Amino acid sequence: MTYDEFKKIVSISKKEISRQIWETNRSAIKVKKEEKVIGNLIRIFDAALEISNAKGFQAMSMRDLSAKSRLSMGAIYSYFSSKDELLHLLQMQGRQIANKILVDQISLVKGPAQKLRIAIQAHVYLSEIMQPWFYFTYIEARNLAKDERRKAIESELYTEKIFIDILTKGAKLGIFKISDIILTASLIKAMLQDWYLKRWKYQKRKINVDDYAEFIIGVIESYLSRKVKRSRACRT
Amino acid sequence: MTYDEFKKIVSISKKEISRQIWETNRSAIKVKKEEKVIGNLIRIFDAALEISNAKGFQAMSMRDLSAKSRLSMGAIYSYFSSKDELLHLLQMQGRQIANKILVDQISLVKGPAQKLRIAIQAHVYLSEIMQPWFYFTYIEARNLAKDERRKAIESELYTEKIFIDILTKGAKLGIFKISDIILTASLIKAMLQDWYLKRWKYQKRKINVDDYAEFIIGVIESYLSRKVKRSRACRT
DNA sequence: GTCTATACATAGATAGAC
DNA sequence: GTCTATCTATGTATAGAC
Repeated sequence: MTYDEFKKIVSISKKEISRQIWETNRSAIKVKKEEKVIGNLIRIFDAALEISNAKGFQAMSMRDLSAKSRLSMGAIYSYFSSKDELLHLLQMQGRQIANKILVDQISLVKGPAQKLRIAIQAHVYLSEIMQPWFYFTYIEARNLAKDERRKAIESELYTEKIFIDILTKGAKLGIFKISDIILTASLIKAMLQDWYLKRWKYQKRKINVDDYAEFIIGVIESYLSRKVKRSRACRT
Repeated sequence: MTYDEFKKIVSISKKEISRQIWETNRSAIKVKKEEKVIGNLIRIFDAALEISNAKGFQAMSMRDLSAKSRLSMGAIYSYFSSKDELLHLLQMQGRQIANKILVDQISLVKGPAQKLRIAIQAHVYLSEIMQPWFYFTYIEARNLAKDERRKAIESELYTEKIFIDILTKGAKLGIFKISDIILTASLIKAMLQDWYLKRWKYQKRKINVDDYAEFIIGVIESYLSRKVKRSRACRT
């Protein structure tokens, strides 16, 4: 799958999930006309992400948001009951899309080697298209209330689990030479995250999305097929 | 060098730099007795890092800081002229210590292979001991004013440059098989950062500082000594 | 040097006009 | 559905007592 093909899939999922979120929260939203709601929600979300990613969600005032989204304070508060609820919705949206698309993509191919490649590629593509969401979710996670925070951590571990499962299967089949599955999965995550956390750096250096995905895959594959010099304790 | 030996070095540097910071800002600080100043500065810094890392610097009120440091608002403001100045000092301190110790350690050994090992190990050790500072510097970078922000970015690139230089030398000497130096350096940085950004994860899994350093070194070394399958364009 | 009390600005949220 | 005007809470910062 190329990057452009991938873009279309994400675009469709995005609308699906926007509508889903609206339906889940229909009771809380005072405005009733569907096209109004969806349109304004997107304006508010986009503005909120832009401001928050520049100076932090806490530092974004509702007046900032009002100005950037070109909706009055009153109008904004007819979609959310509080600033915290806006934070909650933003978090949810990113997480749902990311998890759904990732799982979908991996299920399309067979075998750990293929699945590993696709999982990495899909994640880089996804975080490129939805960079503001990914960045926001990562950075603002600790500002969440206790219960929300737990969900964010679960989500982090869930993505990692996808890689752990692929690596475990590959190790069992003897395809991957692997001494520490959890650390390896953890490393893959760290590399994937660097892509959306340091976008300024990669953009400046003109490294594109395919360069990066290929590089990660190369590093991981060379590690998984290395000559093993000595045995190390295997974590479970 | 073991982790415990390393701890002592950092401890000394920390005091050195605390004193240095005080001397640089002597004019701004109203309190004059040295032992008072150093002692209270440390109390304020520690409290500020603890609160900020839990809920963000923006969200930390000066009343929070006053309570945690057990100094009154008035007392705190006799050390800083504003909350922004406190942010500035915290940032500076972390950066200075990190850069100094890293450069010192690398200069102790000869040869790219050795230097690479030591640079990775020293960084993991350092960020373990000073985890709150590293976390804070990373997460709060974007809350800085324009000029300060530039310095933070320079510092990020400076650390990366250390690895770029080692890798470049190793490639020239034919010790490292490397197709993309900048991406490789970037990857090393990402792995090093994960250690202090996701401390909760590694602690829970009982992965200690030496496990992690060894793992990173293993991954990078296996990548640098891999069988090269095909040539790829080399960035400069 | 440090405290208490307080000034002043800005934040989130809402009521009621349109 | 959206806007303007405004309430109340909370934030940063400081003046003056001790």
